[in-house]
Amino acid sequence: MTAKRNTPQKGIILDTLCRMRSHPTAGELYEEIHRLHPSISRSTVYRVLGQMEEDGLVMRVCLMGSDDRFDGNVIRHNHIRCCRCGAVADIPWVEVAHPCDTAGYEITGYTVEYTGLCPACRKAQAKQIG
Amino acid sequence: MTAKRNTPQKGIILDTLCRMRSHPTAGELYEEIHRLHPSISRSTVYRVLGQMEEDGLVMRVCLMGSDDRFDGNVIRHNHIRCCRCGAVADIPWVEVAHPCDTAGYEITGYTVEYTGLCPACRKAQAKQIG
DNA sequence: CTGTATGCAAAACTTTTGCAATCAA
DNA sequence: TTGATTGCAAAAGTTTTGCATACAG
Repeated sequence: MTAKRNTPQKGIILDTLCRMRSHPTAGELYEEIHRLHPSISRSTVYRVLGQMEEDGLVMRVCLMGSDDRFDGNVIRHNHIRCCRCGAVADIPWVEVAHPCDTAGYEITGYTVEYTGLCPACRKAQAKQIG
Repeated sequence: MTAKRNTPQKGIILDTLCRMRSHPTAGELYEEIHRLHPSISRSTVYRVLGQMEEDGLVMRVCLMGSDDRFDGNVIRHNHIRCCRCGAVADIPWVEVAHPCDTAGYEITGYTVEYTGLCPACRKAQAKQIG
């Protein structure tokens, strides 16, 4: 049965993640939490994130070229990652057709990972060129 | 200018990766290479993979719940990952519409990550149920 | 010859685990 | 009370780095 318990740590971890819009890695989230709550340990952050992922409270996001990131927004959506600075933003869900050849797999889901230039980097690039 | 040099190690690493269709992690690729060429070091495998990724000779594939994987197939394509056994297969590219709201980003590309059941796991599951 | 590339060993990280103490229910 | 949860420290695993040597061009 293993009833789950509510602890202050869990509340702080989820709150902090939801407040951060940057899709932090576990380590980044720990750093942020540690600033305000130095007593919360790294292992608790990792353990609680794993639990919350299982429970569907948070989403693990794996984008190229970085450790796993976490997202407190579990409503179906996609991500776009700035190829210049690495920032990650949420963008709306888009319906995608299934490919004709699925290599024998039965498709159950998908996500789209967009890459692009974030607003800041667009400006920076425009300035550099122009 | 830093001219790049051709070495036997580079040849072996690329050959082995292309021959493996399993989208191995750097560690898995090293194990396979090490079996036939025990003298090639782990650091060379990591270094060469990084270089080849920069040169566009191989692709780094990041799918949820595993270390980065490498793919010797650099022709534009998508991946599907079995949610039961973790196997990864190539599937054809699919055109995707851009979302209306791009969070201010300028979209330059995208990939679709499908999840599903591989042929073997479909059979296994059918047997389990039926 | 020159300086890139390699192998080795150590370092740097990230994530996981064992365990005694703590505390939510 | 009692067993899930925590913090600590150590372990495990992956990737990077410093450096002397080897070798491609």
